[in-house]
Amino acid sequence: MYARQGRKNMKAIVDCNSFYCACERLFKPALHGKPVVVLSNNDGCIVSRTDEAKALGIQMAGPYYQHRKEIEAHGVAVFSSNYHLYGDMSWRVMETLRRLSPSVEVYSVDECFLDLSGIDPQQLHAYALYLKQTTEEWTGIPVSIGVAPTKVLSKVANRLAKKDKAGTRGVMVLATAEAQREALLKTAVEDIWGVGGAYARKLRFFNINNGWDLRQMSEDWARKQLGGVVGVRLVRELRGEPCIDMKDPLQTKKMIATTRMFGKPVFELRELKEAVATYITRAAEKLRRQHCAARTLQVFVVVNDPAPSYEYKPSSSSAYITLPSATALTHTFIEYAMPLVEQLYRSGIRYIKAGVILGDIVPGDSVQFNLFEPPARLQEKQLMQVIDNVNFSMRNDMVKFAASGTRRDWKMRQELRSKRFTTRWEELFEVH
DNA sequence: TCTGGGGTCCTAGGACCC
DNA sequence: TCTGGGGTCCTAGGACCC
Repeated sequence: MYARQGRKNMKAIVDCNSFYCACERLFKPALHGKPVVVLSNNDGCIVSRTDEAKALGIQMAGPYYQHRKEIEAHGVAVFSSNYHLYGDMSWRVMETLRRLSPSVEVYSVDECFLDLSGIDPQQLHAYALYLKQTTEEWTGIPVSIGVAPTKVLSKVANRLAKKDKAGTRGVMVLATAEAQREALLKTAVEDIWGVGGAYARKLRFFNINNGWDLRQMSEDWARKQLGGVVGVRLVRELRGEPCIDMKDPLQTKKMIATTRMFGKPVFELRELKEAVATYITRAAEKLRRQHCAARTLQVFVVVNDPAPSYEYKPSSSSAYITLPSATALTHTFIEYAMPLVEQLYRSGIRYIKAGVILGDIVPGDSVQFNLFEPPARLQEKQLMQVIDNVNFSMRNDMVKFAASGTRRDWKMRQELRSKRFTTRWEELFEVH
């Protein structure tokens, strides 16, 4: 249907609109057209909001408690994060796009890049619209699409498409130099992918205010002011020279982390150890799901000094260890981690968060059996597999290690979570 | 008085992303 | 009272080696 011609670099970014909110709305159709927000873990910040919530002036990433009044006054629907649901819906969206388009790079839970090089430039717009409509029909999740010669420019296009859904029908193609210029003039410097708070302040100081201004800067200047090669790539991408390639979808992760704020501050070593053991359990599960093993283990704790002002000024300290060999066994990680926790712990300190990071990750299928491995090792791997199966099919934590505790007073709050409609039989969506 | 040069590996920390 | 979690990439600087 859509001719491929070779040459001509073109990339698209497909981005789900207000993704977490869209997932929640899918199972509560009455919320269509209504303001909705989704909160981060611990019900701390607002991490997703619909256009209607945005129109009420509710800020992205704003602390929930600061907006609580307006939220209640306007009857905004509020949800805690439900990662089971979002993860599964994300998979459906990506799978749909993989069927429609070659070379999909999943960039985050709600975004992916597509390589559209070779599609007839005349047909790019129609093709993007087709992708959008099909994705929405098959999954129920609305998306916006930006198309341009580079990733940075496609993000610029996507943002403009999303801002003016009525005018663009959610799709914008920046194929010509003129279209790119117009789009960059309309894009403030802090809205460019790769420009965060620190760089934005610096750029504004130099009177570089929009994307077009930044595009005019020399590579030497960018190298000096914007973090070396990162800045050079950014300026080149703005000019339409691709520098950020499509990533190999088979690449394994370089680190796996599990970190959490506590539901309430922790003072006891026992509690700290339980929390760390629990996070290790999660992280090791993620590791095994990717059929990998890790050789370094890092533990960190975060304290917030209460006196005198309760100002939010966290400071962290960490300890790490390199294991004799890469592993994916939960109890091995726990064994090495506990002394690290003891080493970090100081009594009388108010801990607000902890985390573990597994690094030096290598492929190492924990399910496949190696002839040369000692039988005890084999049994441990089988044990992991059994535990994973039980926990996946029954309930997380159905089987757990004693080190992760049973009281768990430190567990995070999640008071407003919806059901895991698509991944748990007991929580299936019901039609009455 | 006057202290090489270049490479690699490691870690900490900063900046960014969603 | 109350501010998330999980990643990536890059640079600087120290240790070590020849």
